[in-house]
Amino acid sequence: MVPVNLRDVAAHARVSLATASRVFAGNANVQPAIKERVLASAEALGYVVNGLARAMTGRGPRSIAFVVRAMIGPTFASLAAGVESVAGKNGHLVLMCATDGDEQRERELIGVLRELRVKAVLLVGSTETDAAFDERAAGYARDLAQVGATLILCGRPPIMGQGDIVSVDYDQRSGIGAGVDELVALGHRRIAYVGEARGMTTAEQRLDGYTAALVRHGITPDPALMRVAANSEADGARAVDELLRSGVGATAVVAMTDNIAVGAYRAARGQGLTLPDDLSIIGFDDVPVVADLTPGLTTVHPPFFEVGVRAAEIALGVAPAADVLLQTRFMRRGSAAPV
Amino acid sequence: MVPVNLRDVAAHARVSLATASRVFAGNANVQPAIKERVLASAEALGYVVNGLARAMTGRGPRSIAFVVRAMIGPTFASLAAGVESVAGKNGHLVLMCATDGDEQRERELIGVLRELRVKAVLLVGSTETDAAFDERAAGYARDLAQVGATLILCGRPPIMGQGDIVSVDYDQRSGIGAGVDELVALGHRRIAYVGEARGMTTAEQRLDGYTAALVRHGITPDPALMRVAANSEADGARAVDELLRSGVGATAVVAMTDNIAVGAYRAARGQGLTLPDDLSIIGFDDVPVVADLTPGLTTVHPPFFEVGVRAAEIALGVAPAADVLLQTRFMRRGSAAPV
DNA sequence: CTGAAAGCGCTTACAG
DNA sequence: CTGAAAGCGCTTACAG
Repeated sequence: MVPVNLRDVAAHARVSLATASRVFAGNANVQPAIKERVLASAEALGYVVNGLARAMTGRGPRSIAFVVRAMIGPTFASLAAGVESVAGKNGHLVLMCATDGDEQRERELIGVLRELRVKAVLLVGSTETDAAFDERAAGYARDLAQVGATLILCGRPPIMGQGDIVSVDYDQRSGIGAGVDELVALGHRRIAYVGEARGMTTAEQRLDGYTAALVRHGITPDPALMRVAANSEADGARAVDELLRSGVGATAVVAMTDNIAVGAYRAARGQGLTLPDDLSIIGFDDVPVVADLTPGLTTVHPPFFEVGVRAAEIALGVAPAADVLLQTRFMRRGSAAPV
Repeated sequence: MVPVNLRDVAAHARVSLATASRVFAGNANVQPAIKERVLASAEALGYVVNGLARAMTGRGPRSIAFVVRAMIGPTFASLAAGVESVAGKNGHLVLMCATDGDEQRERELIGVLRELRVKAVLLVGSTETDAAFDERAAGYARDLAQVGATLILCGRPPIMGQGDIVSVDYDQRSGIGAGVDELVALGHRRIAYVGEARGMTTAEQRLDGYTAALVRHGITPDPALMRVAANSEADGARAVDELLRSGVGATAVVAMTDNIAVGAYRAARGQGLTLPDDLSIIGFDDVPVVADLTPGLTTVHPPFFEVGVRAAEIALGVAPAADVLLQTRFMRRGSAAPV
């Protein structure tokens, strides 16, 4: 591995550095014969353009960064695939970073991404709903703008009063609403909700979607029917177990996520209930395999891949930098039955 | 966004370019007072180190690339998370690329990654088993070596006769073997296998693991019990449906993947069978939710995250560049019963 | 500890 | 179409 540079190639081909550069930069103004000679020299010498140097001079595509809390869950893979598909098609690379929910790591990441002159950073997934986050994000956006990069929020709503930070989101509220509609249509009135406590955008949106839908149907939200559970089967099971034992008369549960819904199956069965007759359950996320539970889980399918696609298009300037709100798809299966 | 460079900062702080550079390069040899002055100037001017320029001079961490067929399935997310966790911890970034199984795209990708002077490219997942792939990989390894980069295979065995290309893999053969062992212990002899046809390493390894285990137990593999199915629920269901109707007397099926196993549940139920009494089913991959099927799927858990970790460690030179073969974990649940 | 200078590898006006 | 030269933004011996 002898490092060979353009100068070496030029010398070997007996042309100037400029001419050699032109053949690799794809500049048309080079005589075919000379071009061949340069290419041959490059081949002979084992020359590989230095993309870093090229990038430094402002040429070459800038990468786009995907920053997520954890590379896990339904959101991650599909959304990333969506981003990669358009980035790849346009000749850009995507950098994948995880913050583990660590604020300092997040800051550092934005810092190095900025130094690397990425074209955009996609901040993916649910975030804190507090003002502290909003300010942090505004700061990131400013810092990035300083080097000509954009901050794009994915899978969470726009930040109020920050019209310049674009958001590509899916309608979680109406997604949950569709689930409530279904249950109401089946005659349910005592519809419980089990999900994470407020504090993060996704938890907030889904919970709000639930209460809003209830109100829309003239049902007063009952705090006794709203249970907090972490996003896991185990905690979902725990919460639903308690809900069922509490005697509040829930005939259906809207789970914030499929994970929690699966926990609900387990808890209900643990108490000897028959599904869906004794309890209707609706999930959210439409992760693989839930269609094959017994009964198949009725849930909401979020357009994660599409969110990734749209965000990447905005990142690359292929699409206008305007907020996007995509629709979810209601997946009717067997877990919601007439009351 | 006025581009400001180190020279501007140096001028503003009234020090030489060299001194300014030293404070950002983390060089200790700068008087605290001067250092402060430079930092203050940088702040005032809104200076952001150009990581591209730094990278070009050979400083700065080189990224590591993750190249996969599709950003999907059980392998992808966990493995990527493993890679990212060690890369992040060591200050390296990870580039995420998908080939979509397109050979030309794969080549191009290796090409740009090479130009970008990545430290290593992790070729992730099952690959063709033919000589053409082996040669292609050898070519990639050579091309990458030319710029000081390494090719690392992840989730597939080492290439015969290419001792210099490291592989980080998990033992798929013994993983499937554990499933067969379990079934034999439960009294099964007519054990079917449903999975992809030969041609890709994973299909090959799992199928071989099945026949090897059978032989080990003194059971002669019966071609009538070996069915081809694509890696999907739908095709798994189709294949198992045919298997069952064929009257070959299978009492158990070892599925190449959980996807196929889930299809097997569907097919068996479609024929009125009771699980697991009428048919034992064992999967592979241990994807989410399968534990909550009825009955819970007995399957094999591959250490994808760990594969990612080990590969990244080798990529970064934290671990020696030697082949790694990780063990799987057998997950005994309810889908395999005595015959 | 600090600076002047050369260098990293490429690109791009500017003149022919 | 081709070349000499300046430049991109940083780093690092080499002398103080």
